[in-house]
Amino acid sequence: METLGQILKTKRETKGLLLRQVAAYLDVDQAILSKIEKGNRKPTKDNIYKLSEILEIDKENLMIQFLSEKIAYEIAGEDCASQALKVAEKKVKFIQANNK
Amino acid sequence: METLGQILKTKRETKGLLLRQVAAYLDVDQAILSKIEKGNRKPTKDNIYKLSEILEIDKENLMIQFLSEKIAYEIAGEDCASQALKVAEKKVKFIQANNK
DNA sequence: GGTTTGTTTGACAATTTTTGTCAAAGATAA
DNA sequence: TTATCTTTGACAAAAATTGTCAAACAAACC
Repeated sequence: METLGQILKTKRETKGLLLRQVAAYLDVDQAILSKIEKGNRKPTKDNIYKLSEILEIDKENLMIQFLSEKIAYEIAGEDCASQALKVAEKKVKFIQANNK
Repeated sequence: METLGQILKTKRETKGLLLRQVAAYLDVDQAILSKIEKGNRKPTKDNIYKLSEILEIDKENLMIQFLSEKIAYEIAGEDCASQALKVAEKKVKFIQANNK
């Protein structure tokens, strides 16, 4: 299964961009972007937006990758991780239904 | 939909326990427990374990409530929240399958 | 070989977030 | 009122996140 970092790195190399070029666009040190691609740092939401722009990746898809990886990382160690996610879906739907 | 805090408060009152009694068992200030019950503070994992003991609530169920609420709170504002949760489920299963 | 360019890593500082403490205010029952 | 319990807000301590920098590493080239 492809990680967010792998997606970003592959896309960057396909477009022939250097770390420092993309990092400058994100307004972060290239060390941070390298770590994001290697999975050693979590990107911020702003990073994701700008990455979707410069790498021309669909913004919503990238956001889904970002959020799902963050969540999976948080709870992967729990025995009840899958059940918690199912309940979380119900709660999210409940919250969204009450916000209309 | 019942919140974690509501579950805890109802159960504590049913058992006739005071905030300071439960808080002492958790080894936290009663102010913190009050805020947890009101939903103004997130409990720690240790809090959850001890709460399940002293309030005699099934530990796994309480952990599911805790995790799902934490996740739902984190991403409820996102348009793609539900989709992210579905992808997160796949990732969790993938991670768990590769840890055997 | 050495030089250049790009990437990765680790130590550290700055910042933000989380967690705990305390005292005072509010609520309720006697 | 008085006593007890709960809630709140200001603040401090601790932990996690985020950024900066320099050096190490890797690959391509002379």
